[in-house]
Amino acid sequence: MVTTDARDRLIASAQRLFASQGVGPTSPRQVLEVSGVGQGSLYHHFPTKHDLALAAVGASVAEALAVARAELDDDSPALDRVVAYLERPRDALGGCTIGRLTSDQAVMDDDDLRDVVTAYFVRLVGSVAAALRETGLPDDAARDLAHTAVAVVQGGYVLARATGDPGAMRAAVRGFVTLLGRTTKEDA
Amino acid sequence: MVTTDARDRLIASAQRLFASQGVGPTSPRQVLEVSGVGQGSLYHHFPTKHDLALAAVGASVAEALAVARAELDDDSPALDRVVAYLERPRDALGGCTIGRLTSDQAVMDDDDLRDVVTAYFVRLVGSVAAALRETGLPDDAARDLAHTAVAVVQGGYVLARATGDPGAMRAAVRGFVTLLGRTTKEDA
DNA sequence: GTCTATAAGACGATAGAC
DNA sequence: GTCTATCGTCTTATAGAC
Repeated sequence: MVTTDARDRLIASAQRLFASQGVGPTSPRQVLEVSGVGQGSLYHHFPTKHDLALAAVGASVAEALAVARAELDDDSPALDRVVAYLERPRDALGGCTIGRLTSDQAVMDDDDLRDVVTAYFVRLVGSVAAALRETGLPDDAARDLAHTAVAVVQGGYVLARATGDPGAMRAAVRGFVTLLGRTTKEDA
Repeated sequence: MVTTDARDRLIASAQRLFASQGVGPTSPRQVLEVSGVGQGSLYHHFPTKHDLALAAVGASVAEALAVARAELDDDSPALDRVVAYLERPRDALGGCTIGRLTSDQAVMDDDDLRDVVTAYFVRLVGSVAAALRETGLPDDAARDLAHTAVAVVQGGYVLARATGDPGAMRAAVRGFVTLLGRTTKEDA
C-alpha cells in the first residue's frame, strides 16, 4: 500500500480509542477528530457506528489472535509455550483490548460484535488446550486447565486495573505457573 | 426502618442498573424511571451523578465483601474455605458486579469510585491470602496464590460472558482447584 | 470521496412552583 | 421533599454542495 487512506486511518483511530475507553463511550465524532478526516468521509466509509465498530474490533481481534498463536503454535516444548503465553509482558493497567469488550454493553448488545469476541476466546482457549494435550494431559483436564490459564490472564488484568498495580497480574501468573510446574514435574 | 424512602429506592435502582449495564451507560433519567421517583427528588438527594454512583457502588461493594468474608473467615479448614469461595455458584453470564467496574471508564476516571473498587479487591485478596497462610504456605506463595484464585474467578466471568457459556467459568475453577488439591495433598 | 451544516433526540444538571 | 419544565451540550446520523 502506497497511501494510508481515510478508511485505514479511521479504523486505526477507532482501535486506539476503543482500547483506551471502550466502544460504547467512543463517539464517531471523536474518531473523526483523532483521525483527521471529515464528517462526511466517516459516514461514507461506515454508514453507522456499528459498521465502524465491526471493522475496528475485527482488526483488533485478528491482531491479538495472531500474537497468541505465534507463541502457542511454534515448535518449542508444549509446556514452555503455555508458560510463554502466560508470562508475556502485558499492558496490565490498560486492560485486555478484547477482554474488556465483554463488559462493554455496546458490544454485548450487538450480535455481530459479540460473535467476534466469542470467536477470539474460543480459539484462544482451543490453542492453549491443544498445547496442554501435547504434554500428555487427558482431554478433559487439558480443556479445564486451558480455561484456567486464560482466566488467570484475564483476571490478572482485572486485578491490576482494580489495584492500580501491574504487579498484581504478575503475582496471579506466578502463582499459577508455580502450581503448573510442580504438577508437571511430578508427572514426569 | 419503617419505610423504603426515595433515597433507598434510588440507590437500589442504581445498583441494579449499574450491575446490568455499567455506571457510564446508566443515565440519572433511567434511575428515576426505574425507581419511580421524580426528577427533582433525585437531584435533591444526589446533586450529581457522581454522588449517586458513589452511594450505589459503595453499597454493592459492602454487600459483596460481606458475602466473601462469610465464606473466607469461618472456622472450617482453611483450604476448604478457599475452595468454597472458588466454587460458590455465581451469575457467570451477568459478570462480577464489582469486577466489571474496572473496565467502566466512568468509574476509573473518578478517583472516589476507583478507590472503592481498589479497596474491595485489596481486602478480598487479603482474606484469601490469610486463609492460604493458615494451610502452612509461606507468605510469598500465599500472596501469589491468593492473586491467582481471585484472578481465576474474575477471568472466569470474562470467559463465561465472552463465550455465552456459564460452564466456561466452572471449567476455569475446576482446573485451578484440581491443581490446588494435588499440591496440598503432596505437602501433607 | 470529501466537505460543511444541521437535524432529532438523549445527556447531565438547574429553576422554581407546590 | 417532591414535582414539572427547561437549559446547554453532546450524541448518532443525514443533506446536499463541491
